[in-house]
Amino acid sequence: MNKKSIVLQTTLELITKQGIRATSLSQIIKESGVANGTVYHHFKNKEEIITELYLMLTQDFGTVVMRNIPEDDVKKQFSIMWLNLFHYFVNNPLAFVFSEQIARSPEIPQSLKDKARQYYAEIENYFKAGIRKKTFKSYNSMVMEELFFGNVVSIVKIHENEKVKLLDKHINQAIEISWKGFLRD
Amino acid sequence: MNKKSIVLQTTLELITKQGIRATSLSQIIKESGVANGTVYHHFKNKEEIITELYLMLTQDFGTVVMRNIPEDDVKKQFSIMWLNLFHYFVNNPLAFVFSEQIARSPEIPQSLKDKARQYYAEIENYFKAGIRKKTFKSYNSMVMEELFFGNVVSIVKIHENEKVKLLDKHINQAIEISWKGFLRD
Amino acid sequence: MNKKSIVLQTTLELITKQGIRATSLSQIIKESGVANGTVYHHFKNKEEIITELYLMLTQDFGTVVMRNIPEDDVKKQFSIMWLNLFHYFVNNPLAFVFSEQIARSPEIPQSLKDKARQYYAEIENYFKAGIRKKTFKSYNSMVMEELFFGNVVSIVKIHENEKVKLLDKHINQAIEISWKGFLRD
Amino acid sequence: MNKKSIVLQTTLELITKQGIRATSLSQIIKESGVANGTVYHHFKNKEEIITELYLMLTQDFGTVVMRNIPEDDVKKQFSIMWLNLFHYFVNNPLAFVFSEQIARSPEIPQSLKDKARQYYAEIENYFKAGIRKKTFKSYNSMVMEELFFGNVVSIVKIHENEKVKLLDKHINQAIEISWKGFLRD
DNA sequence: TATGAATGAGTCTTCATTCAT
DNA sequence: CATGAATGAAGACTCATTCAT
Repeated sequence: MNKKSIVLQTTLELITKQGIRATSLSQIIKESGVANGTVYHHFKNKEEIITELYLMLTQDFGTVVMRNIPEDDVKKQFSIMWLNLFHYFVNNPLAFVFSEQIARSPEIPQSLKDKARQYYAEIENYFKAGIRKKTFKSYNSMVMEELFFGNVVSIVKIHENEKVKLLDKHINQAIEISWKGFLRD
Repeated sequence: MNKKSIVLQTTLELITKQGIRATSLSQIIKESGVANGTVYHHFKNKEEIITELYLMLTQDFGTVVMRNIPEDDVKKQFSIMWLNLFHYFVNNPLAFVFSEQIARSPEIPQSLKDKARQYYAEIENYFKAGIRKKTFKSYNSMVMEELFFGNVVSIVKIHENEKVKLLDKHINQAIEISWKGFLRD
Repeated sequence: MNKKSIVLQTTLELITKQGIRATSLSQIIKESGVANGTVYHHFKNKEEIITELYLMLTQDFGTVVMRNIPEDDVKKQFSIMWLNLFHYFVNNPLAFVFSEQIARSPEIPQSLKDKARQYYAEIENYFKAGIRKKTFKSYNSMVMEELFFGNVVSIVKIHENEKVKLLDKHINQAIEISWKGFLRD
Repeated sequence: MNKKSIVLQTTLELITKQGIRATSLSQIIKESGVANGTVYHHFKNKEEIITELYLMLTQDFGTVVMRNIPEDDVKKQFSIMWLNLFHYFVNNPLAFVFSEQIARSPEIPQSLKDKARQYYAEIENYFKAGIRKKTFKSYNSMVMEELFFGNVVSIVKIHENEKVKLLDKHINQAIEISWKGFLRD
């Protein structure tokens, strides 16, 4: 593993633990065992480390969410999408932190935010198709998308809270609640 | 308005704009036009400013969410709670920022977080009562609460996004989706 | 003497010895025995230290050069102006360094350069009057001014060169050469 | 053009624009498109680049100033020397910058400065001969030399000042002033 | 109650240079 | 000849905090 990867990996871990702003370069340097100048040899900026990390993480995002979606069954599709997203966030805490901070943090340039946004397109298509098939009531698709997304996020937050033990049945309840909200009747 | 209030107000605005970590004391001092030492005369340290601010905001929280809740009609209660929370966040962006950042920020001591948590108690009671009345299916109350809360947050985020125009009909759709998810059948 | 003055004085000495770019803030801090933050309490910038210093020095400039100029005798006026400028530079090495570096260095903002330029106005007036009185040949006044100035600078440079002993007779020769160049015949 | 020449040329341009101290190796590397290590392959260190550059430039100096000097006419010799020097500086801004910065820059080792100094020998000889021929008054030759040099420099500075349009007649006036100063009567 | 001078640890970044390939 | 990874000291500047007035 080359120094650049080490820096990225270390930064990933630190940000996951502490958030973006709380993670200083000196910390990254100390933790990664890499020299000061080496970091700047590979990255123009502190921002560039984060940007690169962000790109690495969001690259997966698009494919991961739509993985293993079955052909016809809208309900099954829903469950799997939901769980894909849930597991993605659970396994990629930084991606989760990022996705939570995106809206507000000026650290992430707008261009990147827009790029992330495009991954939602497939989720949007799913809901539009569901409306056409009369499975879902014809709600505004942005609202549906955002609520779907928010539901997953809510449960991930419970999962993250160390004091609470999130069980599979809770997850299934959440999926059920989420699903019922969108239905036609 | 005395100096202390000026400092609090300025901090409120800065944090709303930039987040907690991005807001430095020097910025607060510069922006508020108050002297260096004056801030430390009124507050022990930076954390105390934030803590005090947080207490001010969460104090409202409890009462605001349960304001104007009608007696019997569970559905009407739901709508009003939902809108109370929505408007509270829209009108108190800092409260919103806080509630979003609370989970992760080490800046907010756990004791305070717990205190905020207790305001949820009434929401929890509402859901438990709904289950008893057989209006809601008997889901885990923490899950219900968190999803309810998350739904409001999702819509506030849309509202905050400058590029999107959130209409009343969108809000009503969101409430409907939110409500349907919890129902018994 | 307060810390601010100490910083200014120290910077003055260091720049005189080493030039602007060679003088680092850490050096100023070390040499002046003042804390890092203290410098930044009094000055916004490294640049601001230099600017302030520059203003202090050039303030004298205007009055010094025209000091003790006798009424009518154009030749005597010339000698005294010449010597005033010479001694000013010899006694204010930083002013000399500055006046030499002004033309090129981007460290000095244009606004300051312009301000310094206005002090030349009196020298310009002197030459114009000399032309009117038919003492001087009617050369372009900017050329006269610049050559006059340059002559003084040349001799100051000899004076500064540690290996050479500049005698009064050399100075007088220089004044004579300088004077003769401008004469009518 | 080989890499070494590219580095020298780039450095030349950067120093001309910004001065010696303001020009960093990283800038040279970035600007010249040459690799980090390549620079150190050709030069021992940063100082060596500057030294080599300096030698290239001053090599010309000696021959250029004395080019096309006619045999007997002392006045014509003066004009041509003056203009040779003027045009040399105008066409070699770096040589000009160097000659201005030499006195103070610790970047240029004394040995080199001395070497440059020897080119002045011919100018010195010219003035000494002029004194012997009773054309010039018997001033100290170092003073004469320095004033002659300084006069050219003053006019080059006017020429460099973007805000002023230097005309041929100004140059001729300057030569005349310069010449008259040294004359016997 | 209010001020602002003073502090020094810590921030990000640039620098000239070395070394293995 | 040429490359670029790696280094750590040094650069300017920001930060939260203390203290005397």
